[in-house]
Amino acid sequence: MSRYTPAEIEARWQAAWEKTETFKAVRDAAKPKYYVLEMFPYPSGRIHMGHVRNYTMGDVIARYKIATGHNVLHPMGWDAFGMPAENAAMAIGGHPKDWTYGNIADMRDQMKPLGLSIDWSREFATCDPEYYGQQQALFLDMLDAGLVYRKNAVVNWDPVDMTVLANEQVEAGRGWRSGALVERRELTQWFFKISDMAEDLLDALDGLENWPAKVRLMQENWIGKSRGLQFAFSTVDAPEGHDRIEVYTTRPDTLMGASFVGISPDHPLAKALEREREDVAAFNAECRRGGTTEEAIETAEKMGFDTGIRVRHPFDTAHELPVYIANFILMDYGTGAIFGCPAHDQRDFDFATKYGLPIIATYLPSEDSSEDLAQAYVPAKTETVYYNRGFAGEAHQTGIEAIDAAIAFCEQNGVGQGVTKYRLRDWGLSRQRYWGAPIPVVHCDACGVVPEKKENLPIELPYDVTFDTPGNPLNRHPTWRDTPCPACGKPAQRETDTMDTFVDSSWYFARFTSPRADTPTVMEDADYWMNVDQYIGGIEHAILHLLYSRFFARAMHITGHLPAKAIEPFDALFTQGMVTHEIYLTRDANGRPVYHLPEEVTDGKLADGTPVEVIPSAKMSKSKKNVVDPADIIGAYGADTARWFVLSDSPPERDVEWTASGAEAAFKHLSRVWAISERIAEMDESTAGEGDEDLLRAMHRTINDVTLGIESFGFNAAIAKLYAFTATLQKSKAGVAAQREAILRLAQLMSPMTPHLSEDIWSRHGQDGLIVSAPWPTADDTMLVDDTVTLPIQINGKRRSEISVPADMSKEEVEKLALADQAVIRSLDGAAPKKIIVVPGRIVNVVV
RNA sequence: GCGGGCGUGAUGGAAUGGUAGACAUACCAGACUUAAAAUCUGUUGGGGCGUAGCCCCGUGUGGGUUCGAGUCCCACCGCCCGCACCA
Repeated sequence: MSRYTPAEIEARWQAAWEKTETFKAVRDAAKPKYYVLEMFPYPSGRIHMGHVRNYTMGDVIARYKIATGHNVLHPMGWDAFGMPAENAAMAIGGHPKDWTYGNIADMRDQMKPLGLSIDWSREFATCDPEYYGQQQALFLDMLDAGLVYRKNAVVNWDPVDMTVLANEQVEAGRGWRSGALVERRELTQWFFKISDMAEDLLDALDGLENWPAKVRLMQENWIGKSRGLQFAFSTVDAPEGHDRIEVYTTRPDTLMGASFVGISPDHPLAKALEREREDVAAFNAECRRGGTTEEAIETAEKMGFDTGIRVRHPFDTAHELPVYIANFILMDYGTGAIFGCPAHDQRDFDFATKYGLPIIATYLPSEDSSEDLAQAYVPAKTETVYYNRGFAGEAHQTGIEAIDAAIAFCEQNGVGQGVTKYRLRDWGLSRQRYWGAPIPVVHCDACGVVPEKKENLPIELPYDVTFDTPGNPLNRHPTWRDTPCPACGKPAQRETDTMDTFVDSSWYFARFTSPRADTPTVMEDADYWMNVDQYIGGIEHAILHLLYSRFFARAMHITGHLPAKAIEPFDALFTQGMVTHEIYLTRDANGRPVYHLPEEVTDGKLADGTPVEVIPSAKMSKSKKNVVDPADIIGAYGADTARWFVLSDSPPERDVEWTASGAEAAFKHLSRVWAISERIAEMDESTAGEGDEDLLRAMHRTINDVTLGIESFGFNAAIAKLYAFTATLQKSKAGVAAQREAILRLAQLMSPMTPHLSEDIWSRHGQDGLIVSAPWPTADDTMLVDDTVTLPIQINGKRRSEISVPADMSKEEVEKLALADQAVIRSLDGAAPKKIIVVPGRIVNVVV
């Protein structure tokens, strides 16, 4: 008997799909469209199991949607700009462009054997001038629409390499190459006005019903809408022009507990003092050490500097508070200045304790509570507390009520006003790097900052650059910067900053609808294919990429590049987990870990018998030697096995651990299905059988369960049902007609996961056409209902017995039967039951 | 530090608030075989007793809601993701 040979089968069916252009997406008004998209990959050079899992999930959806009569768009491209290409050029020489396109070619070659239903005719890379030229056009339109502007912002500055560092290039406050202590330095940069859309981006989250609730919540918190009071303290002994300090607070009800005012080291007053006073300059310099991330700032030791300046309390001008410069106050949020209320904020409490400032409670749990606090008293805003120093509202009220009352009181008395603020900051898109889309503007001595003319696009990156010294090669290129001013024609200089790679990935989904057009999009295509019906990618993109894409879709609508319906570009979102693998390690003489490849380890030991430590479920990483190369798996077992396994072993939103035994098992299972198919194909046509009805009932049940499983992303559960049905079919003694029906439906149900094997079975049994084009099987509802059901009987909520009853038996009769059950009689011991709960078709619970 | 999530046998996991552990791995046993591999079949959460049966415990820890909680609520512990220049 012949054997399951995936290498041969898979090549054959991939050729067949290519020949018939099965996956080429063409607009067809007669069919419902379906756009499925997985987050496109960065072309690192090798695909990994995470990619296989991500694209297989999308492929299952795409193939299922094809089978259910949809016109499916399933494209693929490359997120091709970014730092790794420049790092490679620095580390191993060569050019980012060559490195990137080489990687793309390699990865495409590794992806094609997976048999994905991708329309490769739409492929593009974000580093193609055809793509980033259209992106430059979008930028100019957004500039024109007032959605782009320039302002100063801080960057990580490496004072030795004299270059800007990315956050990931700052390790423990030092530059990764130079080892120098990093400083925060201001630079003029380009920004998208995403904060203008904060309210809409927040409100529209409610409409994203098919997004995970956790992602919507994360975005809501990121946008961070708050209602508070903005007011000014008048200053005493401050430099000229600083007679007021504007502060913003979300807790105006604690105003009577204010014991200091804190300003950011980047606050205009701090900067003014810095120019005149060495001690302030030294403190501010100290504060500016370290990276720019919020994490670095918030975890740094809290430091304050008493400026000697005082402010007057707005309710009691005789009462003066000290003004501190504090390293934990962000200039980007609010006004860059706060008042500290140590009694009700742990950070302020620690600060007050450190600098000997008073701790004044404004509210307490009750009237007889002590005012001496060992730590900040921070109850939930919904809790009712006693205001011992309240000035607005009731003595007993919740924080929410007190805040509203305080804002109203302050507005009436001319102390500031209630304002709404957002945590969301504008999106800085400038990067002082080569391998990105050039920002298409020109700096002219006479005209200032001038947008490039659209007919001059794309502004292409020069190829003749070197990476032997740190910094942006565009800055030191001999001629690239020189260009006539688009306005006056006199010699001028190009902007050398390039765009953040998040810009590239914020509209690629729209470009896929008309990837070769000489405008960013074509309205007819965008209107037909948008929105993305199902978007699939990693949870790590929950905030930035998805929020930026939502902003960009709105901006593209405003500038006429997307229809109104596409301002929320992703109708449904699914966030999938990682593929992990055990790490095997031993220790060297100094106790440092030495990692070992999986193939070096058998039964927990190395070849020489040394036992290894095993770390389970670890993210795949080359340095930890726990990477499994999909090419090796496809070579050994075929793509269908790899696809089947990555879906079978864990729910798709969770991590899945790659195990050699699991892959082996997947392969065995597919071999078994293939063998069953062969056996049925060779059955004598006249063979009579028994149990046709049972087999067909199981088949319809499986059609139902697998369909629901695919539609709800329950791929692992769907696969469990397919395992079970395969076992049923294998043991079945049914006649040839029923068995043939069963194997054909099984092949169809498996086809989204194992498309090659399914095509092979389809053709082996003489079916016309390709299985990929065959309509999805439907379950016969009458075959799904059983005549009798088994009801578990609980006594006090614990299962003690069960009864078998007709499915349509009345509650009363079920109750009678339950009371006649031996276990129930025994526990009742002659007494009457307190209560009987009968849930029809589910359970009986007797309370004794 | 802040925001979000997750936690179930030896392992991955299943379970619209209704029989916890489906399905798979691993292990063990059996069939076939001279033998092994392959294949097939079966057992397996822990503990106990008077062992065809029955009882107790069990979904990170502690509490709560409910006739009934892996599932809902609160607190804690551990791990993971994000924190605006990694992609």
